[in-house]
Parts: sequence; structure tokens; C-alpha cells
Amino acid sequence: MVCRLSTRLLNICIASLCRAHRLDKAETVIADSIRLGILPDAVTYNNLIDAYCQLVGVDAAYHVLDRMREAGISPDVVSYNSLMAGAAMEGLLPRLQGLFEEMCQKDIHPDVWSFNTLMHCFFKSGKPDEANKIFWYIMNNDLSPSPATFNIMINGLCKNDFADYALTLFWYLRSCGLVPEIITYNILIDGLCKAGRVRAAKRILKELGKSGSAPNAITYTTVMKCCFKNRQFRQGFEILSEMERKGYTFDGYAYCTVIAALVKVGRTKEATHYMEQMMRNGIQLDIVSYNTLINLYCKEGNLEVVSKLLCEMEERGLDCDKYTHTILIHGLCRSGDIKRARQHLHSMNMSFDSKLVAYNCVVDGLGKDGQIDNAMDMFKSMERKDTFTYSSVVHNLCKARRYRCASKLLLSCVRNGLKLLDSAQRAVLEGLSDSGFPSEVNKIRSIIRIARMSHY
DNA sequence: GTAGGGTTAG
Repeated sequence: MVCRLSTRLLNICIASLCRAHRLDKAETVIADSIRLGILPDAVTYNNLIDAYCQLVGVDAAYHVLDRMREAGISPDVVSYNSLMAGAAMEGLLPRLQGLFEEMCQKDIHPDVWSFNTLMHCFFKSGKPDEANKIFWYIMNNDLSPSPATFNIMINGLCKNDFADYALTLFWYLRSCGLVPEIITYNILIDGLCKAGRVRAAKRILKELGKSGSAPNAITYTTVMKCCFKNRQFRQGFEILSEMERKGYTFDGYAYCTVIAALVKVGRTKEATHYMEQMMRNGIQLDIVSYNTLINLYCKEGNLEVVSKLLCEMEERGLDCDKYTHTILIHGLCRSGDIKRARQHLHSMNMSFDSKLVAYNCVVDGLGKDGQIDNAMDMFKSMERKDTFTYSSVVHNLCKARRYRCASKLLLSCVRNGLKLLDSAQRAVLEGLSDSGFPSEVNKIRSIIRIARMSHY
């Protein structure tokens, strides 16, 4: 009895050390307890497996499984579920499948958690069909789906362009005896917003209001972000005020959303206010918050603080990502230092897709600097181009009054199934008509109309 | 004891 009670105390202690990321200390406590005759049980090891997965990696966690067996304790479904969650977190689908098989071979029956994790990893690995199969396996084999089953499905479907299917599942959920959670609403609202289905998202938000459960800070951040993405800044900032009025706690996500939006509309003073508040509230900066702050200081032209932040990141062992580089390149272009921007772009050791936005910045920077031929050269050298690449070049060609060249690009853009930004399209059409090519204008208009129809 | 929100180009 005493020993069992002590093991429970040991587990409470280990759980709290793991939460505090103090793995070394947890190991010392376990070793000391064993010396005192207090033996760890399955819960102790499962806690440890979970912590190793999150803090070190699934391989390190697997060693704990070996130690568990050596201590005469059989790993159970929780041990395997934790390991599989670790593999899913690292996106290691084959590893997860291996663990799943190993578990079945050892006659440990997978539960709905195991299947949920498998489904999640299939989605993460870009295999929505496989995930869908698992979902229907759960449904058809009476494995009692949990709310998480639906959350993972709805999230995965939204992120893989199946927003309609996600909506259907949302309405279907109740007939399985489940009630949507706040997470379910948040996932769906975000998914629909990102799919451009703002009206459907509003309907779900209304549904949340009717459900009796309250939106949380994540709901607010999600909806706010959706407004900003659609350039509805006024509405977005109204949601911000409401969030403040109602006393919601801001975390790093909320602060970064607000700061980035304020920077985008040029309200850097207010952005600085929120940044200071974020610092005062002791929010730990991660790579995304550093990028947000670097962007703010770039916009203000305070390059001294930018380099200070970069040093700080390095000291803390945080690597610059594509966003950091793109923000810096954009900052250099804006300050008129196109040469350094180009150098920085070429020093980026990443895939072309990760560099696309940075390329767009430099192409635009060259055009704005009056180097339209250099801009065209860079444009031609690009492996892939998007709406922004075309729009920026077209805009700059119009500025240089090279309307014929701009209209050719506009047409090739349409042929590639891309839409030019309205402002760029207008610039071409107005330019052509002003410089005496009205028939050209009509031709382009009808080609655009036909292209749009064929895309529907 | 899973699952959700944040950063770049116009």
C-alpha cells in the first residue's frame, strides 16, 4: 500500500518535471526512487515516453520502451500511442506505421487514439485518401469515434482542399452522439476562411453563438486574421477592440496577428505599443514573433534594432527561416539597396518555392528603381511565377509606358490560369486605350472573359 | 493522453 502510494507520488513528481521540460531531473528522481525501493510503473514510463517524444524525439523515446521491458513492465496501448504521436509530430509516417504494426504483433489492441494519430499523420503526409479510409474504418467497426476523430478529419480535409466534405462532417457529428467542441468550431472557421469561404465561416461562427459555448481567444484570433487576410482591416481591428473589452488574454499568436496587420497598414506606432505590451507580459519569443518584430523595425527603417534582434536569435539558437530572409530582402529593396537585396537572395540556400516571395520583392524593387530590363531578366529566369510576379512586372512595364509588352504578359498570365491583380490589369487596359490601341483593349477584355468562363 | 489560431511580396 505504502509503496503503491509512493509510486503515485513519484508519478505526480515525474509528470510535473516533464511538463517543466526537466528530463534530466526526472531521470535522477526515478533512479533515486528505485534505490529507495519505490518502483516506477507503466504510468511513470508512459509519462517519460511522452516527454522524450516532445523534447528529444521518437528514437530517444523508443529507448524508454526498452528500459520499461527490462524493468519487467509490459508496454501498453498508451506507450505505443505516445510513440506514434511523437512520430506524427515529426511527420514520420513510415515510422508510425512500423510502430502500429509492432503493436498489433505484440497483441496490444490499437484504440481510437491510435487510429486518430494514424489519420492525423496521413493528412500531414499529404495522403487524405488514406486518412479517409481510416476514418470510415473507425465508423464502420464501432470503434466509438471521439470528438478528436472529427477534429482531425475536419482539419485535415480543410487543409487538403475538401472544405465541403469538412462541412458535411461537421453537421454529421451530432448524429454520432457527439457535440462539437470549441476546437471543432475554430478548426472549421479557420479552414473555411482560408478556403475563401467567408460566408460559410460566418455561418459556423453564428452556430457557435447558438451552441451556448463561448468563443475563446483562438476563435477571436482566427476571425481577426481572416478579416486581415481579406483586407477588411477596419472589421479586424473592431474584433481586436472587442477582444480587449471582454478581457481575453493575448498570447504570442494574438499579438503577432495584430502587430503584423498594423504594420501592413502603416500604423507602426500602434504596432510598437502592442509589441511593448507583449514584452511586458513576458511572452517567450519564437521564430514567428522574431520575424514579426523584425518586419516592424524594417518598416520603421530601424536597422540597428533589426541586427540586434538577429544576433539575439542566433544566441538563442534560432535559425532564420524563409520569412526572415524575405522580410530582410523586402526591407533592403524598400530602402533602395537593390544590390544587397539581390546578394541576399542569392545567398538563400533553399528551394525555389521558399524563395518565390523574395524573388517577387526583388523583381518589384528593380522595377520601382527604374531597372525594368533587369527586372525582366530576373522574371524570365524564374522557375515558377505567381499572380504577384506577373502583377508586379506588368505594373512596372506600364509605369515605363511599355503597354504592348505588358499586355503580352497579361495574356500569358491568363493562359497559365493565373489571375492578374485588378490594379495591374486596369493599368494595362487604361494605358493601351490612352495610347491609342482601343481594339487591343477589346481583344484583351474578351480573352479574359473567355478564360474566366472556362475556369468555372 | 492527440486535434485549433500567429510571420513575407501588392
